[in-house]
Amino acid sequence: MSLEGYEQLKLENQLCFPLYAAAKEVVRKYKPYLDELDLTYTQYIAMMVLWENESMNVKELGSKLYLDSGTLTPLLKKLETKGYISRCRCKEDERNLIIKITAAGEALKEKAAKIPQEMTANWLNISRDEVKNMYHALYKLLSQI
Amino acid sequence: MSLEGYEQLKLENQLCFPLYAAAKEVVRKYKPYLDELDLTYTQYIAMMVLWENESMNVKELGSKLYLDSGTLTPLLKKLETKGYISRCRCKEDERNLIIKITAAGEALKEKAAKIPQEMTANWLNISRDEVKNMYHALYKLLSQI
DNA sequence: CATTAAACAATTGTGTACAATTCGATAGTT
DNA sequence: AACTATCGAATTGTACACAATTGTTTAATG
Repeated sequence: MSLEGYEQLKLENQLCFPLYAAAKEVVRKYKPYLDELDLTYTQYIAMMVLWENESMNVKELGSKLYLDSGTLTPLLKKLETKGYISRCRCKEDERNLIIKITAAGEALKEKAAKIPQEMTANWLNISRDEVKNMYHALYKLLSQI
Repeated sequence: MSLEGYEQLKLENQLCFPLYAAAKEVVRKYKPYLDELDLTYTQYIAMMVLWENESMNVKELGSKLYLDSGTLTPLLKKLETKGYISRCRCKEDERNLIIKITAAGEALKEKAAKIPQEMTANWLNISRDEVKNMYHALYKLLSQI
């Protein structure tokens, strides 16, 4: 794998590019399913975290999603407009914005539950082992960044 | 791996999320190196393709990068402003916009050549096999989309 | 030859991403 | 109590990403 000259500069010799491209294409695959829920992919993963946590602030949510307030503030306002979450300042510490799921947001969970199955059915040609290996490699990579 | 109830809906049980997050974080890792070349990551991968192809149109470039004209048109105008590429309509078929690397763009290749090595040095804790496996799995995934 | 269809880049509009800054609130220090 | 540092969210500015549309050019068809 020690490539000479400009070989390493070729797109096909870098790990980053297929990572970047595959992530985008997989997100795109989600779109038709998410359209039915009136969610974008980023809104969807935010809802996923909120379905698991009754209440959290922007910082906590951001650390789970690897996103900052610059991305989350407008996104959460949209989710609030759609009626899926509530946003209000923490009484004890006004610096914190507490995000809670609403009844409508909770109801969405049932419809969303079908998506993972429908998505995995899309790449049946990839073995369970490959998925598992990729999963672990990606988290290892993430932990080192 | 057949998860019951809402287990599949959890962030940590989906392949897509670490893929999405790792791609973003790796791109972010490139930033300090790319700043020295006055390039963003997307501009960088576009230049990589152009370093390998003397001349191509927007469609061809887009198919290599998995990007469309909506993304590429403004990006290529910026690269033109920076002086790294030239854009002009094809004489034979005015529908095509031909993109060519300039002398300044070609000169950039030498500086860019150092980046892949510097980047791979950033995750030495990931084995060559893991990188290779991930690489093949990602391309397999891409080919099925 | 005129008309229609197809190809291609550009444009428009929406929604992220993220660096950097700002602003209000709290904690820590003298 | 006054001052300072820190924290957390919001804001600002730049740059993608992509769906959908537009407009020009070429190809195809009657």
